[in-house]
Amino acid sequence: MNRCKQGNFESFKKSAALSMEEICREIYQENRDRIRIKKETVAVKNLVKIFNATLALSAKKGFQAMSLRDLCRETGLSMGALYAYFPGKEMLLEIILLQGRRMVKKILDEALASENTSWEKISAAVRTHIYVSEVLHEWFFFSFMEAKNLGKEEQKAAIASELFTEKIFIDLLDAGSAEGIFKIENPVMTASLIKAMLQDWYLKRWKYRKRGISVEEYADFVVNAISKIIRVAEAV
Amino acid sequence: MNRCKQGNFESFKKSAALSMEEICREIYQENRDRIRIKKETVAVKNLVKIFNATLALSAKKGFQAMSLRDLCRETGLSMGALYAYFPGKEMLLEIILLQGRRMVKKILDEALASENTSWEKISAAVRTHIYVSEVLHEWFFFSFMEAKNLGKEEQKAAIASELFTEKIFIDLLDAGSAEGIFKIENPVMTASLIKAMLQDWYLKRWKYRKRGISVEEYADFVVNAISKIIRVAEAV
DNA sequence: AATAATATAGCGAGCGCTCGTTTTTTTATT
DNA sequence: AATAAAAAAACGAGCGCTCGCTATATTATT
Repeated sequence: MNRCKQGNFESFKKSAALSMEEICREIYQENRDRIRIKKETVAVKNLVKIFNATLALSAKKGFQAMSLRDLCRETGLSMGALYAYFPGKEMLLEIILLQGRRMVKKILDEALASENTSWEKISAAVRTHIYVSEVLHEWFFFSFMEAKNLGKEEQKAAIASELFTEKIFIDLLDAGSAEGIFKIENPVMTASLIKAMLQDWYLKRWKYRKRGISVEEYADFVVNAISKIIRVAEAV
Repeated sequence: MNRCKQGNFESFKKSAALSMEEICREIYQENRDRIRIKKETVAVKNLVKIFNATLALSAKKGFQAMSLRDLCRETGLSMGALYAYFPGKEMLLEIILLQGRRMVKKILDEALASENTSWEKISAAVRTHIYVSEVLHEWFFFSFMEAKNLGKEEQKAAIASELFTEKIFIDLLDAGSAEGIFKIENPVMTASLIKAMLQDWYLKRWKYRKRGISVEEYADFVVNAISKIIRVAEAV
């Protein structure tokens, strides 16, 4: 196991550019025409408030059940002010989902690029996915729960995103299998199983929290379980 | 693997008393004082309609977003008629969740009672859970998705139910470990992992459907994966 | 057997309220 | 004074829910 090389959670958190402010600045610059606020400092400050409040409220009661008046209360902004930042409730949802998907994809791609063997890549992908879902746990939970309430196009994008991540694992399992490093009966099913384990970390967060299991312990356990299932011949 | 002994999906479906009518009759008899319909045949017939429609509509848009007018349209009943069967939207939710939890518990208990060794019991619990979640997939999906929107008491009941199922696996893993049949590092984490795999069947149903994976194939795969993780010494 | 009387089930307009959204007015900044 | 930003007020639609009423089925009376 090359745990040290791939880094722990703390070093991951610092290296990944995941601050809400940076994300919001990006969103603001891409939607300057639509957003009615001219000054970037003001706009970004309030966008951060809006997105954080949306994620927090949605985690409690769901996006649909969250009213824009709830959002006013939580952000300290008025109805009119909110509508200067986004054109409607549904669009707010879409903006949040799109931006999250982009970030996750970018981080996963980067993590894989710096690894060599198939097993190192699988291990890195698992760790990175669990770590990023820890940092952005509100978004991950939100994204999963709201998926079924989206419009047709948005739903397609969500499914594509799910399958994209899975495809990464399928390809790596196939590659390692061809190299004779793994012994796998069914790469597609194995990849599904891996995804299920990754998801449990943000779907059952309350459980792991209560038991005092850290994100690193969980990642270790999952990587170890996968190594048993695919009978990886470890070269350390 | 004792697949034959534990029976396939079809035989499970017939043996388990899972028809919506039976469930509704039970609910009716328990709530005779509250339900304003006197004749059992009429009441049960409409309760079936109401529960099926609720599960179907909730699967599409979520229980919160489902309006009682949607439910009127789907059941063919009027608003007034609906309120003769349940005292309010929230109570409808609670009745459905409670009844489902009871049924799952009963079926799991029965399935375990007829097995002997720890490994047979684990295998039976896994298969039974996957099979019952296939028959009642709408309920399982519903139950998972609505869990966070419940009142305090109902949320406690949902958590207790989740932990109850997990405890079954923890105990079986501990027992098999003590007998020297399994080699497990962490029974609690292993049980969590098993639960995650069980859940994937009803949370990602669309995926497995599209790939033509049957419920029996999935159960086989999961049982096999578990056997690898806990290094079970199979005695067949 | 026919009719009257009653019990049961179902209907749907309308209540008070909150929703997402728009328009108007006020406040802050330059 | 001019303009940007936010607050305040208002709108129509749709919500869960209630209630006066009708339609149907059952029982009692002749």
